[in-house]
Amino acid sequence: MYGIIDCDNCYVSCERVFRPDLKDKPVVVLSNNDGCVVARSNEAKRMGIKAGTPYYQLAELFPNQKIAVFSSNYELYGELTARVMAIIHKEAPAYFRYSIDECFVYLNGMEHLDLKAWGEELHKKIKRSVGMPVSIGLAPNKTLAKTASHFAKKYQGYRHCCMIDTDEKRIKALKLFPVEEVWGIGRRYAARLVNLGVKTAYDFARYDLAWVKATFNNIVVERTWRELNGEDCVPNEEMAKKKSICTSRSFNGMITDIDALRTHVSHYAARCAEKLRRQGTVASIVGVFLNTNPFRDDLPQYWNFQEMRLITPTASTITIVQTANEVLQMLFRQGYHYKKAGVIVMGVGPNSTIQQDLFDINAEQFEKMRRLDAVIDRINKVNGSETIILGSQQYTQKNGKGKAEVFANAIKHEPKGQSVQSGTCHETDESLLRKSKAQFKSKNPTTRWSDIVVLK
DNA sequence: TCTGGGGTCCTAGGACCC
DNA sequence: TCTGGGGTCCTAGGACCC
Repeated sequence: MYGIIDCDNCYVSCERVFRPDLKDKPVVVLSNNDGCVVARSNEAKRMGIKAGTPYYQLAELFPNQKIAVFSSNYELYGELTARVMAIIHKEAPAYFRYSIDECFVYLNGMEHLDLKAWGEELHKKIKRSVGMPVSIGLAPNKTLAKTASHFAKKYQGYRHCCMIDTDEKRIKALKLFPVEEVWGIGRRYAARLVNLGVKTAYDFARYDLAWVKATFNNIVVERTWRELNGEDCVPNEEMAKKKSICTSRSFNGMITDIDALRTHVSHYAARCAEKLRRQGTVASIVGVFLNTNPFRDDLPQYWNFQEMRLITPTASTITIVQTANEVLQMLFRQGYHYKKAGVIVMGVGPNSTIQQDLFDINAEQFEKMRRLDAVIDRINKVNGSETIILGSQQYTQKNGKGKAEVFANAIKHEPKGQSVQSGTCHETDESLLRKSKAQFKSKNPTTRWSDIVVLK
């Protein structure tokens, strides 16, 4: 048997842990830069707020409605979900964290327990210790476990845990389950299935395998079909190291100037290097992409991606930042208003077996770089991220004025968001300083002494 | 003014090897 | 008339997940 444990409306539930007054009220959490809605409470879903709704449309679409709005606070969500995972790990040692808010558990060897009761108890334990509501699905394979968790969320009667352990329950569940909700069936496949008259998961499962093969010619769809019919065939992924790592952001405002872009790209590259080191890996390819705002029909559009191979794979911040900036230089075209950039590192492998290049003139630097990164990581861990950064991650004016000067200038500029006038674009000081918009961000009572909740 | 940020797997086709 | 039979690696594109 498998279990899937899934935090209910994860980000909203995290916010509610320290805002119990928002229980039963509509709550949403926004993406980076307060762009669009990424998490909704059940009340917000019932109101008809769709995932992905741009924040600026919220007031127009839902006038005169009280909705609690939060900017995303990943520090808080990371910490609270880590606590949830720690409890799960204690109760079910064989587990696989599938995403920030959900976790598969392998229940082999636990068949002697009443698993339904075990799940209900686990829910209570997590709710009591962390304040996070979770739903639990139990079934003989992962697709059916996901199906079960859907019912655990939907029906109070299941007490947050639903188990599909007989054929009778399986068929009953599949008949009630729309095919587009099935794990592994996305928008495209769902549209094709609905066109063929397949409405529920049961309709799909009832076709024979030959039909599935002929219609989709796709191993993934075939596996989903098999699992709906009770087989266990979606491979168990172990806690694998990531094979590619990407850091990207939309800017707060638009950027025309390569120097301003460089601060952002340098920062994303530095984050990628950190992520590589954290999982004990190095990368051999550094890629950068750049694009304008696709929603601005009135402005010329540009999108591009390029990559560069490193002679020797590395996780060194300095090397990866330098490489990313070389790629940026190749990508950059004058005259566009850029909205987003990102850095991707690929060709990721273990840092224990790095193939060095005989002719790499930087070879003797490697050990120095490695030690430097280790020191910086340690300082940033103890004193907070970005305590130490590279100079290129910080905007500096070319005329030699120091960083204090730029900050002083930044404060003098008013109003904050300059608008685009007649084809020119003025970068806001926020974008120069890599400030993202986060108007509604909550505090971090679990990770910062200054934010600890004091009861009066 | 304002529209997210990450990942994975599979397949087909081309280039190359012997 | 007739032109082999294996392989691997890489890339782009399309699908999916959260």
